[in-house]
Amino acid sequence: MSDTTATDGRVIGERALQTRRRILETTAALLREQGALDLKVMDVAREVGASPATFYQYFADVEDAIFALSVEMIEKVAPIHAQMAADWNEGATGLDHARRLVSEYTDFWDVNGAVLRIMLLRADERDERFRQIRRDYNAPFMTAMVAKVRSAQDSGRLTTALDAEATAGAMLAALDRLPNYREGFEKRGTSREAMIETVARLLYSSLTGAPLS
Amino acid sequence: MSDTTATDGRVIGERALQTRRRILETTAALLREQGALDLKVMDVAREVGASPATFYQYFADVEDAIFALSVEMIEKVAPIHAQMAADWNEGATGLDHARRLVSEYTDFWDVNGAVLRIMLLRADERDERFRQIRRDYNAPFMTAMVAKVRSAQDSGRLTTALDAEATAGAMLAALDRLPNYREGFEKRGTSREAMIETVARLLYSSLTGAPLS
DNA sequence: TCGTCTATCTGACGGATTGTCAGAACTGAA
DNA sequence: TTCAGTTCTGACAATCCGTCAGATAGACGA
Repeated sequence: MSDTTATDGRVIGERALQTRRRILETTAALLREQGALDLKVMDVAREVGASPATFYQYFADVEDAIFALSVEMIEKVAPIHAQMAADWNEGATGLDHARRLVSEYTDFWDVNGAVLRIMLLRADERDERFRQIRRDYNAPFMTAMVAKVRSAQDSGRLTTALDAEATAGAMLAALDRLPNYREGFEKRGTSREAMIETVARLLYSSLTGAPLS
Repeated sequence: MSDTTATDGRVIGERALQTRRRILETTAALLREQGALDLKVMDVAREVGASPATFYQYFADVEDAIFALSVEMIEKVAPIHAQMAADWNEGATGLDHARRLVSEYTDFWDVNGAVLRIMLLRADERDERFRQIRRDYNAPFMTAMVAKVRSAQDSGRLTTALDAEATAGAMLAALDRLPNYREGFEKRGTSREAMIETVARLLYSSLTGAPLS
């Protein structure tokens, strides 16, 4: 059922699986180097050292390959989800837990940003299949954060004027966009650590109602 | 100096200016409809009813046209900057001012999101000229917010453990990404108003140190 | 009105990319 | 080695890219 298939639908074997993987890794590498807007099937095929026809055997176009890479992001991010769930379920969420989450997620962005950016872009551009992936990718973060907000609201530590989903979304937005600003920050004297500390505190405050003063 | 030029550098006249404008509007429209990844020069030329050669007379490629649209975003967003500056300079920043800012900026995203997304994408992908535009586009927001944070920190209402730039950046991140999640939010019962209220409160709290409880 | 000058636009071209076959090359099993 | 199934590719038509030289349109003076 979850077997990997070629574009004609047939299940593929070991050799083909390796070819497919080489195509994916090359796509990811070129995406990092030159961005998505002028990434051609030809570029990938040349770099892989295969005929363009080979590419089309596994993917409909470059976007389709990026889609496959996006699907893989869900598994790749799972350890961060797991860590977060483990931390947050053992009782009170501490600032240290927030720091660890922000730090690990920032590292994740540094490695996988090129793919994540296109996943978010295509979802933002209303492509339904990318939206589905974005949902699956975000869901564990959102669920955990929404629960934290609701819990803080129930115990009166956080105002109910905040919408739980929107609050979680805003924090996710910060986590997803700030790594992209890091270079600019560093040029102006804000270190990676300072950024992580700041986001961690904003996150902690928004989810628990702890004051920022 | 600031005259609009063709790709060969010559300053263009009235008729050409109209053609250039039609190309830009068409590019923006197609960008909204079908996204950026498979937007061809041919598509734009066909829609405009002109030869592809006419397109190349004004822009090097589709990305170059989107760049020109991005440059225009700076002027287009200026009224929001102005409103913000006017509100925030008359003394204490109120929650109402934050609400207005978030509301207007969300509307701005609803209209110009297609272009803004590519501007941010290309800047995130390290394209220097888009980075310059992103800086110019963000600078007034950042400057104003950073000043608010510093002021709140100086008067002891906000912890100095927050980095001012990173705090402002995090809020800008929320403003820039949340409009993209609105459809999903609405499907799950979070209205536009609830989203705006939430972001406004998070913004207000982060910039002034006011508690969220 | 007419011709002339200049700005603007385009047909047409060589070259590159896309996407699709039929068949070649490879692989493992017998 | 042969064979059957799998994987890969050369070659092709269609499309797109990017660039000219030359066609067209508009302004202006006679």
